[in-house]
Amino acid sequence: METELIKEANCVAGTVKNTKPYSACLLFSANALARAITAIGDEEFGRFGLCYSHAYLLCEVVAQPGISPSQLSETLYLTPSTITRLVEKLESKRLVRRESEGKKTLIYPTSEGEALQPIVNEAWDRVGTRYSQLIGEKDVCQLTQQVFKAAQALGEGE
Amino acid sequence: METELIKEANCVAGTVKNTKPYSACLLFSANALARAITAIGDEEFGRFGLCYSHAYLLCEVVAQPGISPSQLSETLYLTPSTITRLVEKLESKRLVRRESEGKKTLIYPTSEGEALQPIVNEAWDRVGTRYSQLIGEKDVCQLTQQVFKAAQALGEGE
DNA sequence: TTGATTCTGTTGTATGTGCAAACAAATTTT
DNA sequence: AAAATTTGTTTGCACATACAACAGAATCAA
Repeated sequence: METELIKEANCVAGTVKNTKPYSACLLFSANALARAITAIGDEEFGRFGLCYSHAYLLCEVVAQPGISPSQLSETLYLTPSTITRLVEKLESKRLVRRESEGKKTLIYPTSEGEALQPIVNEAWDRVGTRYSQLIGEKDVCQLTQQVFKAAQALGEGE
Repeated sequence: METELIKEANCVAGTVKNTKPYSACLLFSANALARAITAIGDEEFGRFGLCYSHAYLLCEVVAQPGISPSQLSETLYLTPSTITRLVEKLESKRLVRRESEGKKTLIYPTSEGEALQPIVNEAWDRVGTRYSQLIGEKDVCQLTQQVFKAAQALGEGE
């Protein structure tokens, strides 16, 4: 349809007026996708009291005991202050512990944290399965790759 | 590289162990993208004290005076309660006003709100230009379309 | 050695968002 | 007509996230 094409054209130019171009704006679409998929993630990880970013952080700490907040910040694409808050939460659940060494902080998993990891991985499976089914398995990998590439490009460009 | 391919394979299966598969997980990538692009949006819209969702909402109200929260909720893919909060904020800035009619609520732009619209559109342009340049103009439209399609699929599948 | 700068991590504060519950109005059922 | 249900909107609360400011440690300069 021609009107569709016009909307698409506007998506880059951005001179959308009354044409409801939200779906053609990446700022809008990316946030909508993030909310929708986070809902799935939080539902699965929420079964054992975590949200998706806690789960990621825990996995990373288990994989690399003694990792620093700044490393986590880079890996997870999250602000240092956010990392502090997430670690605090995981600490209050006795899943990780912090050790201060000079100005550095080392984060280690507790035995409970390590024990939880397989369960986290199962939830991860379920999340992946669910969104793959809904989106279509064929498209997911490509989409993920492109989305990540875009996120990286935006992150570096600032 | 073979290791890369293995990671990709894991992205669907989700059985990632210590292979740092964050970039291969849509839950992770989508959120990273959303944060990065929202940072751009909020920077531009923040010049006049709005965040990106306020800007969207304002545009929609200007385009359709008397629109209801539930309609906005559907259009913007946001929860009714979130709409209420956004409208409250815009009301406190005297950009929209609410009228109660039975159980329904009608939202109208104020003259200030209408006057702001061109400025909002300019900011919109700048946002689009900025992320298009960083991501690559060619890829943006396709990416946006796919991201939106995925968001829709997830939204309906619940 | 001492002073300045830089790096790392943590807080105070603010904000967008959602869930669950409440509430009010409208509609349907009996 | 009265009761029950459904619909539209708003609140109470919680939470992830970020920015700005700060504090402590390390490094560098004089």
